[in-house]
Amino acid sequence: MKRRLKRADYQIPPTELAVYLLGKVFVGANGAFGRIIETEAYGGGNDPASHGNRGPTPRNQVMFGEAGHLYVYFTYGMHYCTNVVAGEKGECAAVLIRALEPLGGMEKMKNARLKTFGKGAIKETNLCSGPAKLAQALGIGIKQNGIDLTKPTPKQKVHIYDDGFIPEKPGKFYAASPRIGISSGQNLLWRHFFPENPYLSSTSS
DNA sequence: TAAAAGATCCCCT
DNA sequence: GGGGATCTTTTAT
Repeated sequence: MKRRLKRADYQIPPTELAVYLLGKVFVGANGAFGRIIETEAYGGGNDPASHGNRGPTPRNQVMFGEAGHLYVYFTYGMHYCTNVVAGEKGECAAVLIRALEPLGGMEKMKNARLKTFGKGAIKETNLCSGPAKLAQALGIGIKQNGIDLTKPTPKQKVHIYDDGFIPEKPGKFYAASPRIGISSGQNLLWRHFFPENPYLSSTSS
């Protein structure tokens, strides 16, 4: 059974949404999809590492909007990162999708990755094992910034659904750690992931 | 107007 | 383990 996540599912604090999204299935703009195995929470209060920490700007305005929308930003001159807006309207909160376990559309993922990088980029464990990798593999770019995940259409396929996946160890099925790649807020254990999963982002341990 | 940093990735040693 | 690629956004002058 498949259930597409609805608005209310997203209207919770980012730290809760980061855990809730683990195990759910993320469908990309090109139809490829994978299971969410690694997330990070941002904002939702005083978070020095959040893009919205110093108030709204043209880039981060989506983070202040309605939950259930996609926040995509460009970074390091060549990469996109994919976030899901959380919390209440007016609040700045989002969850970064850091890694997926590929489930379908593997050929599409490989083709997308092959375009800009070499052969080494299309190993199955290299397809979605990082925020910029999965964005590229699933066709997520700046055009997807601000789209509504609760209302996919034939043109906008991006959404998240629950396929009834049950973690192996209910109650203690995920681990928490400091977030990766940030220069402040390292004290917060806001990264959540399935431990010992071979598809985790490579910068994780 | 300028400068710095960046929620990253890949390849080489 | 280390450095280069590459360029937008933000903040400071």
